[in-house]
Amino acid sequence: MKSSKIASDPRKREKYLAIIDAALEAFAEYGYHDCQVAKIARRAGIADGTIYLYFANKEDILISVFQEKMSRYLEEVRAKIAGCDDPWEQLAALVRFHLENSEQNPVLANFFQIQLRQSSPQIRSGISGPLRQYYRLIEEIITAGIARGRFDAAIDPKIAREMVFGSLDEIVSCWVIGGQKFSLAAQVPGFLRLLRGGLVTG
Amino acid sequence: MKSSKIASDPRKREKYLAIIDAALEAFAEYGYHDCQVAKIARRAGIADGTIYLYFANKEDILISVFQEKMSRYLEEVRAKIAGCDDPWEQLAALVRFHLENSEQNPVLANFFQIQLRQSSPQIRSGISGPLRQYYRLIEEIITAGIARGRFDAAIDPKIAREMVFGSLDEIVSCWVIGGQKFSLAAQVPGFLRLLRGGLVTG
Amino acid sequence: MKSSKIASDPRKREKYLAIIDAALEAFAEYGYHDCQVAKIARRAGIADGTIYLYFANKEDILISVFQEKMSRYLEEVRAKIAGCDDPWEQLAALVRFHLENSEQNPVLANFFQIQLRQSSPQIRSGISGPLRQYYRLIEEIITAGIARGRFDAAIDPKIAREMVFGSLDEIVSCWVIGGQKFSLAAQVPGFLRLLRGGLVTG
Amino acid sequence: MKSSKIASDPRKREKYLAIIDAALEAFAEYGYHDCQVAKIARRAGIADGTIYLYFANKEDILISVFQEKMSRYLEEVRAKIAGCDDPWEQLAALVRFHLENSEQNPVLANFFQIQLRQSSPQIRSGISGPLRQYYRLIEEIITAGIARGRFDAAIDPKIAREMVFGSLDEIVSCWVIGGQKFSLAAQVPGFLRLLRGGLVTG
DNA sequence: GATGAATGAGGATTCATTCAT
DNA sequence: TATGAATGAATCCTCATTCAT
Repeated sequence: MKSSKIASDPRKREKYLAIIDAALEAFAEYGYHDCQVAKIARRAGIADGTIYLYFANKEDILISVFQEKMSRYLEEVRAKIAGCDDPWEQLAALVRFHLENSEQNPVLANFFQIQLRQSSPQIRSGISGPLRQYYRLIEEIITAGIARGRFDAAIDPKIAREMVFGSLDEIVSCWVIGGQKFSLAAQVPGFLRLLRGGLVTG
Repeated sequence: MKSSKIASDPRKREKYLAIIDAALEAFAEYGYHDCQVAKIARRAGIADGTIYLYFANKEDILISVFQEKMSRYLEEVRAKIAGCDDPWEQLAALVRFHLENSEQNPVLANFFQIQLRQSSPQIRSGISGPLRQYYRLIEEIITAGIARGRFDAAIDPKIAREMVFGSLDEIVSCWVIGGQKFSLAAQVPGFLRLLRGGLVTG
Repeated sequence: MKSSKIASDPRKREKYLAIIDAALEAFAEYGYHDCQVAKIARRAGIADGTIYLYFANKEDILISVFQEKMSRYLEEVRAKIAGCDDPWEQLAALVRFHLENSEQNPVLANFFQIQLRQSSPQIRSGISGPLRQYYRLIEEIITAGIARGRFDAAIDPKIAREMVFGSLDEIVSCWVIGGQKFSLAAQVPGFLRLLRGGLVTG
Repeated sequence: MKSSKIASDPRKREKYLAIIDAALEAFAEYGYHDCQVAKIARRAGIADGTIYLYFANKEDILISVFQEKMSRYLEEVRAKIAGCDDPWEQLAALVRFHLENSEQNPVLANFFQIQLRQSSPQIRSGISGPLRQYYRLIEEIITAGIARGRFDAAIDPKIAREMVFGSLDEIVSCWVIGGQKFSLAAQVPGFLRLLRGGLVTG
């Protein structure tokens, strides 16, 4: 892996991250397929060829942006969760952070919701790793909640995770595609209530 | 709109649908960006140029496949729902049909989950119409449920719809990406239970 | 083989040959590596992309030029040889034709002597077939000459062929590289004398 | 000429030669056009940029390898020839050395036969000098042979030289391209016999 | 002198789309 | 209507070369 080697070299790390950030913005602005490598280079203030000292190819840039941002995101979510002991509180913190973070980083949200879904087999496999960690984190909270009797024992943790993540993803997607016209953070209580108690009365 | 005109001309309708079906399969097999128009033409048994008598361009094919399949899907969902009176039963029928239909049409599911998300602004706007109808259908059921006192009055119908659709979408996505290794229909009871009663005990 | 299929289709044959001839001239003028495919297309009066309806890639053009010209050349040599019965006369006819033909087609000679030697494994293997036929033709004449007692029985036909071909090749090379400043045809008697009787007196 | 200056500076000579040898091997292994300057540098154990302290550009490396190896080769041939007085013996010694040397240095033979023929006008003119010395040496032997009455007075020395060199070149080429599957030295007697007495009996 | 990170010009190839037949 | 040969714009990536350190 070219990028991972470079990512860990402290001297190159800075320029590597500059390219990552330039790419994030450029992908968000033009869309992956309409974003030439030259545009990323210009935005990063470097020559086209320099990109290829840090990334194997254009796909590698996309994947690296995701991995870099996702791993940072995972760290932050874990930090948020560490503050609570109760599984429900943890899940609520995760939901809150997911939506608030998207709202505060619309470019990143656009990237996650839109640009990333340019499924080529390569891209999908590069994405699956870090994403699975997020999946696992959610499932662990749910499993712990069941074990502690906080969550319904009849729940299938995988389906519950799909519901949590899928709902958050859809909420953010609608917000991004719709032009970010409402507050994401304001959706938190409504969604948590649904998640907690379900649809049906009584 | 070239395609809509043709779509309604009964004489051309047949070849139009043949291209739609060929495109659906070809997109599912190769992915939108790796599927040349020539491949669709070959699969439909016509010449490359003929495609352009029925569609404005490649994007128009993608959008038309979606619109065609989605409108048929909407008809079928509405028929399923019409059989029930109770909002919850209607929602359950919708969920059941969503997952069963995906399982029985993996090619279509692949198309909806993967190929469709090749977001260009054009594509997204072409998709939004029919998708919004599905959204509205779900929201109407929820609103009716609240009105009839079956669903919690404090629920925001839009968030609830995002949860329903987002969860279904994620469940199918995981199934498609994971290689369709488990039964989608079998997820129905687990998901309905969560939807109905929420996560938290008591 | 894309090119061979096209080469045998009578309708496409004409344009195929037009590209071959344009490429021959363009390679001779600029050299293989400094001759962009666009230059060949312009010289052939067609669009760049059209080239790729007739040839798999740039190398395929080079190889096809060689095969096309070499097979025509072989036909002509064989016709010349067919006029003589005596092996020595046949060899003399071959030598004469080799040099006269080069002199009358300097562009082709340049191609054979210079451009063709851009050895990549692909190119060399594409060349080896037709060239071997020429080799074989020369060896057959020599073998026949030995059998008929016209040539020294102690001669190794392969070495003799290498001498005949190598000498001709070198003579033409010097003529091409030196700027075609003398008459190739005029070299025929001198070379034939050497070939016939060797260097040493008595 | 940067390289010639350096080549004569005794302090730099060592690294200069190291690059020459690295380049010879690298060209032989990958071919001129598929051999990046970086590969030569790595093989020589130096940085890419250092190459350009010793050579003007990539072509200059190729030409310098040729000049360096050819001048050494010429010295050795001259030494071999110096041992004989008779022109025919001298020619025989030259032939023997040409083939034996190629056999013992297959990498060098590959370079001479294959890589060197990447004709750009620059390269060809850089090659012509040392090669002409070899040509002249052969022609001098032939002229001397004629003067002494050992060779046929009717012989054109230039054509004879072309025959000698062209034949040797072709023999080595076939050996290199064919995978060096037979002994080059074993070809010496057969070739000398042909050179001496010609093809035709009586 | 030596380094090697950075440069950026250069080009083969693809493929959506057109249009003469 | 249908064809499919022809088009040519568009772009990722390589790699010889430079130059600040």
